[in-house]
Amino acid sequence: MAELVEQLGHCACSEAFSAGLNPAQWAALRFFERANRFSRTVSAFAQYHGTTRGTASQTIRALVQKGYLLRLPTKHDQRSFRLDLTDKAQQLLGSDPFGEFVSAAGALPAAECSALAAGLRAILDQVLEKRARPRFGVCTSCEHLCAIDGAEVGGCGHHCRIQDELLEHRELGRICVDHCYRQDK
Amino acid sequence: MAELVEQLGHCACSEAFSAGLNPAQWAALRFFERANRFSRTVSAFAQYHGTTRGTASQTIRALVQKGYLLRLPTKHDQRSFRLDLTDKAQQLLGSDPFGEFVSAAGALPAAECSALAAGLRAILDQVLEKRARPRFGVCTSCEHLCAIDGAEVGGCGHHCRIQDELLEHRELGRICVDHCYRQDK
DNA sequence: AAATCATAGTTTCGACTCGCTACTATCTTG
DNA sequence: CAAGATAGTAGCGAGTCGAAACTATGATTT
Repeated sequence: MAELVEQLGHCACSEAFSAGLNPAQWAALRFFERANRFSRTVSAFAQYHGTTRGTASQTIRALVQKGYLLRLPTKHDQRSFRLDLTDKAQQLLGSDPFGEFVSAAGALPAAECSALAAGLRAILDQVLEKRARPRFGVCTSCEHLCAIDGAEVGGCGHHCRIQDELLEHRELGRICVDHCYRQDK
Repeated sequence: MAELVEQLGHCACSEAFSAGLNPAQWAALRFFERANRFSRTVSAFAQYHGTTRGTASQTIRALVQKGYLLRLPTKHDQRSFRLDLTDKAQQLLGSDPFGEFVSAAGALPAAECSALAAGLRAILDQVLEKRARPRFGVCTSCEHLCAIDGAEVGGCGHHCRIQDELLEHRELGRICVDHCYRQDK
């Protein structure tokens, strides 16, 4: 069992050098694909990936130079930058070497496949917790999310209390550094 | 899904530095724990781990120096050495940092757990095949294994046609470089 | 408002890992 | 016996990572 996880991980890592990117760089691209706009920063990625800001900075600099990330200044904080995927990066993610894993999983019967995903998720959560690393959940389950039904936003919308900003509907499925599970689950 | 495998693998890797060993060294210890006596060599580990003999040699040298592996000369081939785990290594493997994964998996309902293992195995096999890397099966399913029922071995026994050696019963579950699936499955 | 502390990000440096190439010694084959 | 294959090692260079030091900006305290 430990064997399996290790070998898979090793495989994943070693073949991740395609397209001239190293494993850390791939991880970063995947992170920025899934992170909401408040979490697309050097520091957030460092936290997510369990590394230092220095290392994360190097990784991201390489991606910016290669044209996969755009470095945009932030309004509220002059120290910080938001990193957005370029079209080139979106395209590259289409041929993510991890596609192999996904398609291999897809070949399984649907029931097995979902059992697999659930099992992996459970293990990962437990391990991350033991190591005191954050889980980075999505807005939908977040304590700081606040539904607004009033007409003042032209219908109904969502609001993040931490960032004090409105969220579009499609943003709710993105992961966030500040995620915190709601009490009512 | 790709996410999950990657993060798990990364976790596994990054925390594998415990006890002063790096990830490759842990992988080697786990390999030598499971490999049969014909496969406990530098070259076999290199194949298994998908690396070069040079790199594997360094990894193993470190383990020998640290007293986790014994380097024993081989009878038949003077160029080669067999590498056996020391008691110290056996003990260390007892507290393998991957134990976390195993125990996390164990916390799942039994059905989910076996589904998980089966799914992982299926994916791993598929990926290994696509990369033209050997699967390293165990003797039980191997084409080269030959059961001997005659009295000449004092009851019944097993014989490996490739190595032309007798195998003890408990050796049959070990992995082997030369493994090749039997036709009748 | 000034001083102090915290935070975002970068830079530099050293340790380490890995794969490649070249090499020696031994085995195998013709 | 010669030629080629194979087991393992040695050394080099590229590249990665983390720690520490540093700059600039924001937040807090007094």
